[in-house]
Amino acid sequence: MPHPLAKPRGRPRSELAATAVLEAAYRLCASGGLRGATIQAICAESGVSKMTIYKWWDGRLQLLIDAYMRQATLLLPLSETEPPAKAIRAHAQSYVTALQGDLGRVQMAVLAECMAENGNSAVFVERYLSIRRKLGVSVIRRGQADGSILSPRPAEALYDQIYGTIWYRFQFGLRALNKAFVDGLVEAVLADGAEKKQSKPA
Amino acid sequence: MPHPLAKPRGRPRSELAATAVLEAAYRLCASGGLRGATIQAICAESGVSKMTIYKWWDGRLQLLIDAYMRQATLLLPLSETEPPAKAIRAHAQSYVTALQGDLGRVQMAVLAECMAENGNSAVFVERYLSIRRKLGVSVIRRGQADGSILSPRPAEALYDQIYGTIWYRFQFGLRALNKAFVDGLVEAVLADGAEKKQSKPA
Amino acid sequence: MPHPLAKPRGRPRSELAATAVLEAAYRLCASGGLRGATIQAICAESGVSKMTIYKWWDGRLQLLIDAYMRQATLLLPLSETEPPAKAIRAHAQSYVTALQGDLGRVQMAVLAECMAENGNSAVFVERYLSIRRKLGVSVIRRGQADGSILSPRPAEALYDQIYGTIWYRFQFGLRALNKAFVDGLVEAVLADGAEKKQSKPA
Amino acid sequence: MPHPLAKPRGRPRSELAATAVLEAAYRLCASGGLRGATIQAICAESGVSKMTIYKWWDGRLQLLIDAYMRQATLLLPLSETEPPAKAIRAHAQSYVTALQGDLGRVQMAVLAECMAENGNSAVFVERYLSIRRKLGVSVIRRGQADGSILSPRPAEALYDQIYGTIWYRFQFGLRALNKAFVDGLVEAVLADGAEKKQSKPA
DNA sequence: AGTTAAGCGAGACGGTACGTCTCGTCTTTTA
DNA sequence: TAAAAGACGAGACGTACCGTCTCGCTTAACT
Repeated sequence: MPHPLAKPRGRPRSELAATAVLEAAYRLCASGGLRGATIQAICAESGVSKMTIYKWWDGRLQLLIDAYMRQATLLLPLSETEPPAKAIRAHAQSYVTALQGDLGRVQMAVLAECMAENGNSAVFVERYLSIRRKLGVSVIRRGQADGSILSPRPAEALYDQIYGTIWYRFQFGLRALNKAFVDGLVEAVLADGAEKKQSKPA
Repeated sequence: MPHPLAKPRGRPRSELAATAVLEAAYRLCASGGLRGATIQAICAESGVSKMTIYKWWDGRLQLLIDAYMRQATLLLPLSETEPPAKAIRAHAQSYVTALQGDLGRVQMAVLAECMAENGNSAVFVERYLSIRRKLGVSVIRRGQADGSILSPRPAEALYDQIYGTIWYRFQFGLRALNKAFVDGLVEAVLADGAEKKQSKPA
Repeated sequence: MPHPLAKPRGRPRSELAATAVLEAAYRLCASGGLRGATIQAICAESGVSKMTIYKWWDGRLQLLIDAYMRQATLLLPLSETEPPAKAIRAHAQSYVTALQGDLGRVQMAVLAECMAENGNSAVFVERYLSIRRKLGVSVIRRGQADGSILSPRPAEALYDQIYGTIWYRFQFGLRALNKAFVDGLVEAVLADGAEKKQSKPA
Repeated sequence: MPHPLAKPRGRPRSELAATAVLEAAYRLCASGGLRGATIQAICAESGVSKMTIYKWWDGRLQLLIDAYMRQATLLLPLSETEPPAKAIRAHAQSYVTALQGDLGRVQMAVLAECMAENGNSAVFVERYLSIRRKLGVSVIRRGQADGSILSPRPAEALYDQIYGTIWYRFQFGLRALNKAFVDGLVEAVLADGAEKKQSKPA
């Protein structure tokens, strides 16, 4: 066994190849959905061989999650300096906008693969969603602390209520997923129970 | 085109076979997920030939949706006589309970197939969800009319907020999907925006 | 059991159907070869149902043989009154002519099915060829008796030598299967071993 | 297009697999006839996957022809050094012997498939028979040149008369296909017209 | 500078499921 | 009561993708 800090022998891995694969995977998911993003199509599109892909990733699922993450973190920043409620609203709006485009098709493909493979989307949560959710929840909690978010319910519940509803409408293709709906949703959820000022300390 | 009421010629279709197929599909989804519910496995399990399956259903997706529907409508009645808020709460609770069991695994498989095949779950909505949602929405609307549901927001939004949140937690395997959470969720959503003067003790 | 002479009850069997089936089978073999002459294609072409076909014939092979016989006996009479050598020559010529057309394609299909099914063409021999061969052999034998056929070899051998060679050239698509070749073949075979002192003028 | 002499890239083809397939096909034809030699049975028998078979051969027909050739060239050498008439006689005898065994069953299957697929046996001729026939014809021609074969008829006609007759008797299961018949046949055909020394210049 | 170990492309391979096809049987209604 | 209509179980077809496995070439770090 080589020393963990020792420089690896032999030819180093090609970051170029990895990037090409992720981009190819994203592109194919966006255009042809999960059915178009077969491993061999990704090989052809990226010019990277199957062996190389299987050396870097366990399987298609892991690869697709990485391909999704690469874009999502870039496209959907969640401000930690803005006023909490405003930050959440802005993020929810830009998430919805992104869902209507490539990102939506890719996320659909990623989750489909995940559910097909594992029976749930836990792996996606582990590698991506939990991080984003923790961030969102902390923003909400900060809003509750400074009084700008009135709902006394657990921050996780509020987060899930906003993003769960959005995802539900997107996944099931329910038409009315527009700016107005998102604004109303965020306001209603964050302000919910506002008038019950003195009740429920938990 | 034959007269719609004319008796069809030839040997009639075997309802027995159809039932066997749907049951086998449901069983296989429940035990092995989507990966286990291949057409050939369903053939073997049901004793029905592939040709027969392809004559009755367009493909695996349609078959799985039917298999899911057959159980869901049976297991999850939505009362139209009870007080609206109570009916919704009871239904949400029994839906969550069912999700923890076979029905959850099957729904996951069905939706995964749907998303993989079509890029969204629209077909599932068409053949199943829209009917259930319409029912739920009408119950909520009735509650708003008789004053037992205080939130003034559109009934569709409230419905999606409840079932979207539940599905979100289930799909992503977020642990806290229990009776208390569901009760809190339903209460918060249906009462949201209300003055709630006398503060419910539950 | 009904009395054998009693008028049969119910709908009588349709000889028309049988004829339609045989003609359809022949036509399909002639145009699409064995691959085109599936049982269901014959049903569609003839307007007769599958059950009826299976009631009259054991399987596709028997049906095809009958379809072939129906035409062959009609098209290829072997004269028993003409001088033997001349009759054989005429028959061989018209056989070769027929082979170039539909009859050839049908015979090819029939024999292919026979060989595929049974590992040899024995059934075809039983139901058709043996009768024709017996006839041809008797004509040759008559020629040997009256001195017009000079070869002293067994008549069966001579028959097989003529028709075997023709069939061989046809089956294997060897080009030179023309009138001159057939004449030369018949003459050579029938006269073989003879002293042929005065050299035939024909 | 790669340079014809360039070393092929990637994993080289497994000759072992090809051999296993050909042997399995031959074995299955010999034991179960054409009906037993399905592609899937050959896969199972040889341990080679279907995809591999379809990469090497266009279809069952090509595969069966190759399987036949592999044995036939091995089992049935045609001497080019022996006296021509003797070589032909010996070859015809060993061909007949082989026909009674596995080779006969395999050839029947091969030709059945060929006739069923193409409407004639031309492909078999192209890939196998033409080579053998050319060889045989040249031997006969050599015999005519050195005077040991007396018949003045075209060598092709003589070849077809011998092998056509043999094949005819075999294909149609005519019993008397024995050593004596073959000897008589070869002698009669090769010597035919011998006494007509000065006649027929063509 | 030469050796050596890993990365990498190409592509063959066994396996599994797909969706289609035909066969021969079975079960109805129609004539 | 025979025939038509057509559903059905069985099983082969040829295709597609998966994940593994050679190959031979390339690339850099280590002698």
